[in-house]
Parts: sequence; structure tokens; C-alpha cells
Amino acid sequence: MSGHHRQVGAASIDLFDALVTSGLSLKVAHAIDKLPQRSINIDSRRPFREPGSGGDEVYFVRSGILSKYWSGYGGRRQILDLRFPGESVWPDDFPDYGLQAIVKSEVIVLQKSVLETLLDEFPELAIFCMTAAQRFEAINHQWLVNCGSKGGTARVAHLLCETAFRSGNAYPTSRFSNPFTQQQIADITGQTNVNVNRVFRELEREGLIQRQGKDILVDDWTELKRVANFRADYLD
Amino acid sequence: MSGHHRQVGAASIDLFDALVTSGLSLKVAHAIDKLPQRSINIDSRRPFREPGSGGDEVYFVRSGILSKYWSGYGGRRQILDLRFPGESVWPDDFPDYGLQAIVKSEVIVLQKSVLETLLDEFPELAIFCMTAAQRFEAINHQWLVNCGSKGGTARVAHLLCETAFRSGNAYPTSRFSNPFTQQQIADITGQTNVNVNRVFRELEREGLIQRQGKDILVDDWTELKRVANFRADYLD
DNA sequence: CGTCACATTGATGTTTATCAATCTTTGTGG
DNA sequence: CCACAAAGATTGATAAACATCAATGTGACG
Repeated sequence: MSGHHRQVGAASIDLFDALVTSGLSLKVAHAIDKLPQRSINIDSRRPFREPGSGGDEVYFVRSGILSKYWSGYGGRRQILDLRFPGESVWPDDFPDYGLQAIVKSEVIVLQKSVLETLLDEFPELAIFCMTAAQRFEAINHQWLVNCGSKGGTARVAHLLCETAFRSGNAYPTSRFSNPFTQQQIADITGQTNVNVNRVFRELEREGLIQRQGKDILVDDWTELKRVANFRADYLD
Repeated sequence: MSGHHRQVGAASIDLFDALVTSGLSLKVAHAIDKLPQRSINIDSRRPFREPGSGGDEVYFVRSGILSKYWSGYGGRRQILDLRFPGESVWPDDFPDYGLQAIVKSEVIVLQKSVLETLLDEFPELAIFCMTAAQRFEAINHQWLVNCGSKGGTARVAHLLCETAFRSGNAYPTSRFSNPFTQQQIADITGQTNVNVNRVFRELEREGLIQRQGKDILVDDWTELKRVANFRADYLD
């Protein structure tokens, strides 16, 4: 095999499997899986939907990470949301954000209008979608708490916890890959890249994490979660 | 009449009317209106649902303002969401926030489980609920942008704009009532009450607003919106 | 008319942004 | 494989924004 460039854990998620795992019945998952769909590959850091362009498209992440971002007046950016493999982006009526891949990603595109026709047939789907929306709402709330009422260290620590819990399929291990640049972490946590760098140094100095290239090693998750004030409940 | 204590504009919103105004068909709005419901009055600043207590209850705000709040370890609070008259709170499966009224409020309580039975009959209702959820998601995004990438002045100005646009039925007038204490504005915008006070003084010194008791006067909405970087689109 | 919550102000310290330079890693074409 | 370019990471010096602490002013209300 010539796959020495393939990332560990970057296996693509199957749409049908993900829907069932998330609690949808086999019947409805199958109905969705049969809908017309196309698969696209998105390069890292390239915006593929500009702010303002609406759209009828639902994006399902097979691999990689997508982000919603907002660009203000003075060059300052804010990343609003992340989507890990198995998660989806539902289009807004008035999207004031753009979409961009954090890392090279593989995405399935469905038509929202087509998907909505299934609601007539399967009321279960409506509850499924609303439950998903609530989960993302809970994540949004945590981010707001982060930016609104925590110091820089806790914010970065929280993002690391969330990343480990959302990207892995199982309980986070002592080693995981940090997919973000420091600038992106700054855009997520509402800081500057310079300060993020100093926070990392501080986290490492305190022994909360170790860094090996893009990998983060965590000996004591309990302690890191305490510093981050992180509780995983909201990700359920 | 002995109503000299009644606030101007505090007239209660009718559930049926609000649903129809928001785009629901007469038929579905009527079906919801017929569901068993009870009306409660909630005093200002008293939490009426603690964090962690789940619940099957949907709250529709007839008058006043509700808030979702989160209390951290170190006394620091964050207000996560607001609900103005005509808007609703949908219960989360794992609510990590509490509910509290900003001002004395009148609320209609419905059972989520009962409401969900209507989804079988009216798929239209599912889309209606998801549209509402997306509107609140857009508001959440704006709050995150506020706390993550704007200075104190812009944050407060943005909250004032949003309040004027969400609380009035029509386009904001030159005078509106600020329902918040400075501590609450601090809890919303991720600052301290002391700094909020200074921001108000600064906004007034720059001629962007005038204060008369709880009332705010705005001569030039365009200018205030510019300072706040506020666009009303996301509230549609 | 006293109490209580809220608002206001000043003095001071901490955190974080900003500016600027250098080092390191990664990717690319020859 | 190496040279080079480009992006990212790191560090230091300085300034701005904001938190904290503490005191006083003010309006509402029983």
C-alpha cells in the first residue's frame, strides 16, 4: 500500500451509518440515503460558500472538518461553528456566514427542499432534525460562555476538550491530533494568534498538555477538563 | 382606570396571533391554540427553572422578557439567550442553563410531548419550528461575534439595536425602553457592570444615545447601527 | 425616612492586543 | 534531493482595554 500520507483516523463516515448511529430508524435512514446526492472534496482553508449566498444545500461531513465563519469590518474573523465527521450543515434562510474547510474534507451534498419532502412521510425525521439543532445550540452556548466569561487559557483548553470529544468516535485517548492552526484557534476563541501561542506554552508549562507536532498529549483529562470547565454532557 | 403602573407597550401577545404572524397556517395555529395550556406570571429576576432540571415544557412569552443563563464556578454569569414577546423557549434534553425573567413576564406553558404529536398531522409545523430554531441560531452567532471580536462599546450598542428591533413590533422608534440593569447587560455582553456603565457614558458623550431614566433616545439609528456593526437581516 | 438595589466614579492591576522580528515547518519546482 | 518560498509558530517590547477593589451617589418603595 502506498498510503503513508493517509491520516490516521481519517476514514470516511458513511451517511447511512451515521444517521442510524444518531438515532434515526433504519427506514428513514434508508430513505435519505436513496436521495440524489453528490460527493465533493474541499481543500483546506478555501471558502466554498461565500457569506450571503443562500442555498438549498445540506452538507454532510464524511471526513475532515467544516466551519462557519464570519468576517467583520476590520479584518477580524470569527469562527461560529464546527462540523466534524458525521455532522451536517443545514442552510439558513439568510446566511450571514461563509463556509470553509479547516482541513481537507469530503462532503456529501443533499438538497434541502428534497429532504423536506420526506417530512410529510416521516414525522420522526422532524424530531431528529430538531434534536440535532438543539445539540448545536448547546455547543453554541458553550462557546458563548467561553468567549464571554473565561480567560484565554480556559478557552483554548475547552476547545481542545471539545475537539477530542467530537472528533474521536469513542472516549478521548491520551493522544489526539490538533487539526487547527493557532490563527484558527484564535478565530474560534476570540483572541489573537499571538496570545493563543502563549496560552499553549502556558498549558504545556503547567503539564496539562504536551505537544508533538500537530499531536496533543493529555495525561490527565480530569485536570484539563477542570481547567476548561468542560462537561461533556452537552455533546450527547 | 387604575393602570398608571402599566408599562407602555407591555400589552400581552396572543398565542394564536403570534403563530399566524410568524407564518404558520390558520389551521395549525388553531390546533396549537386548542392544546391544554396554562398561563403563569413570573417575577423579575427570579429563576423559575434551575439548570439541570430537564422538562417537557415549552414556554411562550406573552409579555416581558425571558432569559437563559449559565452560572459558572467563580460567580461569573453569562446570559445565553433572550426571548421577547411572541417568542418561545423549547426545552433541551440536557439543559445546562437556567431560566429567569428579565422583567415581570407572562408566560404560556405547553407540553412539548403533546406539541410533538401534532407533527404527525402537520408536517408544516416541523418546518416552522426549524425556521424558528435557525433564527435563534443566527442570533446566537451574532452574540458570539459580539463577545469574540468586538470591543465593549460595539457590544453594548449591538444589544441596544437588537433590543429595539426585537421588542418593538415595528421599526424602532427614536425612543425605547431599556429593560436591562447594567449588571444584566454585563452578563449578556461578557463584561463587568462597571465597564458597562463607562460604555454608556461614552455612548452618550459621543451623542449616539441619550438616557432618560430607563429610556434610551436614539437620534441617528444609522450611526448607532454602524458603531454596533448591526444588520437587522438575521432577525427576519 | 431608612433600606436596598442599582448606578456612578476613581485608583490600580491584570489580561490581552498590537507591532515587529526571528525561527521552524511544510510544500514546491528544478 | 536540494533550494527556495510561503505559511505558521515563537518571542519580546509596548500600549490599550478591561477587571478589580472600594467608595459614594441616587432613585424606588415599604
